Parts: sequence; structure tokens; C-alpha cells
Amino acid sequence: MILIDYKDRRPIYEQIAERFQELILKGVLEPDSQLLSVRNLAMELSINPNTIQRAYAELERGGYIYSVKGRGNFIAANDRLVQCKREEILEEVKELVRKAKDMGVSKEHLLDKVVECYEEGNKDD
Amino acid sequence: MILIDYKDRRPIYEQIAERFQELILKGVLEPDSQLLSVRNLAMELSINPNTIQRAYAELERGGYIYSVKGRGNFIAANDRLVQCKREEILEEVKELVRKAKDMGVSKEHLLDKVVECYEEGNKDD
DNA sequence: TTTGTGTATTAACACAGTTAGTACAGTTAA
DNA sequence: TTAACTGTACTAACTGTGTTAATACACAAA
Repeated sequence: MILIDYKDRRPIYEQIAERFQELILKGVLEPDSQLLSVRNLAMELSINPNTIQRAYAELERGGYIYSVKGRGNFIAANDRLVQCKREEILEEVKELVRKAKDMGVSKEHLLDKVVECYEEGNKDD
Repeated sequence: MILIDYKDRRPIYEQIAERFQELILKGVLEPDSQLLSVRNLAMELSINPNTIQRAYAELERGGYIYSVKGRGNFIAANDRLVQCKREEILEEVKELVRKAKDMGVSKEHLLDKVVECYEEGNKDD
């Protein structure tokens, strides 16, 4: 479920938080279901509980999970989050299009690539 | 020409190198023209010469500039580089399309956004 | 009461980025 | 030749961040 990439320059807590964000936004993790405890996940990943704690804190700050003292951490509802994430992605599109234009990539070439990539993914469905 | 963003999490040498990459790929900096010396640019940006040295080293490693001992650093020809950069950008498109699909952004919505952003930029020309 | 939760705190360590200072070799022009 | 530039290399010190380690405490559930 969670893989740590030690070659990745980003910190572990950030990798973990981002991975959970994906799983939550995709709906793989059911709202209100319980996450592994800080200590258990730390054991499972062979890292320090503090690092998991930090990842969970980030997720809570972003509204992805909620935590109940003494009981555990739980997945939050994701309806609103999905919308936020979409807007984030469209902002990234904007930035990428800008860069592509700068490098002289034609609009048609760009659109072709988008279509190609979009349909390529359907093989997996 | 070069601006350092201290709020940016990336290191200074990387910001500088990337900024030069942009300027070189866009052709703003003429091939074979001379860059500021390590010491001068360091003074201008109020940072340490070692940091500039590192940025220049990165640029040389990537083929963006070439350096001549005792004379200075010079802009490399950018023809081949532009092609490489384009391929990099198309890889980013692939990744972004994947994320957009995951979040349930329709192909049409995505294409609309690309067209919109592509044409929006033309206002500046 | 015991065990498992989240949470907070402190100390120590590692690593990367940055600064500072020095040194040396090559180029250029006076 | 000399002086003033260049690039390049090296070491030492400082800083911030990520990570680990070890505790401690409050709350919940069996």
C-alpha cells in the first residue's frame, strides 16, 4: 500500500502523506475507516513513529483524515477534496502549457499528446 | 535576470541553474556569449561564489554552458537542448494526464483547458 | 486495570545547503 | 614580467531539516 523511495529527495513523511492523499482521493480508502496506528505503521515500514505522526499531522491539516485521541486516525469524506485536487491539477496544466509554448511545442502537438496519453491509460481498465 | 526565491524549498544553486536553462533554451542568451564570472554574479546576487560555482557546474554537466579555465563560462549552442527539453515536457504531460484521469477530469475538459491556456498566453505577444 | 490509542517534548545524529577563507592554475592586457 | 582577471578545488564551520530514540501523559476500550 505504501512504498518509501529512499532515492526520492522529498522527505519520508511527505511521501507517505502524498500516497495516502492519492488513495483517499481515488476512494480506495473508505471514509471513516481507520488507518493503521502511528506505531503499527511505523513498524510495518520500519521507520520511526515520529515520522508517521508527522505524515498524519499533514494529512489532518489538509482535511484528508481526522484523528480522535485515544481511538485512532480515520479517513475523512473526500467529496470536497476531489474538487480541490482537480483545481490543483488544472493549475498545473496551465503552468505546463506555458512551458510547452516557450519551447515551441505547437498547440496541435500538445493536444495530440494529451489525447494519446488519455486513451493509452484505458488499456488498464 | 536572475531572482532568488528564499521561500522556495529548492536550493539556490538549483534555482539559478534552472533560470539560466530557461534563458538559454529561449534563446535570450546568445550562444558563445559570456556569463558573468562566478565572483561577479555572486556579488550581484549577494550570495557566496561557491553557490554560483555549483550552479555553473550543473549547467555545464547538462551541456547548457561550457567553461574555459582562466577565461570564463560561455553559453553553449542550444539546438539539441531544445529538443531534449521538449521531450521532457511531453513526459510531464503524460504524468499530468494520468493524474487528471485519476481525479475524474474528462478528456474534453482537459483539452478545453489546454486550448484556453495556450491561447491566453498569446495576449502577451 | 491493562492495553492500545494520539500527542508532545527533548536530545542526538546525519545530511545538504551555504558561507567563508584560502590556494592554485590559466588567460589577458598593461 | 606583472597585475588583475578568470575557473577550480579544498577545508572548516554554521544552519536548517529530516530522522531516530526515548519518554511521558491523556484518553478510550476491553
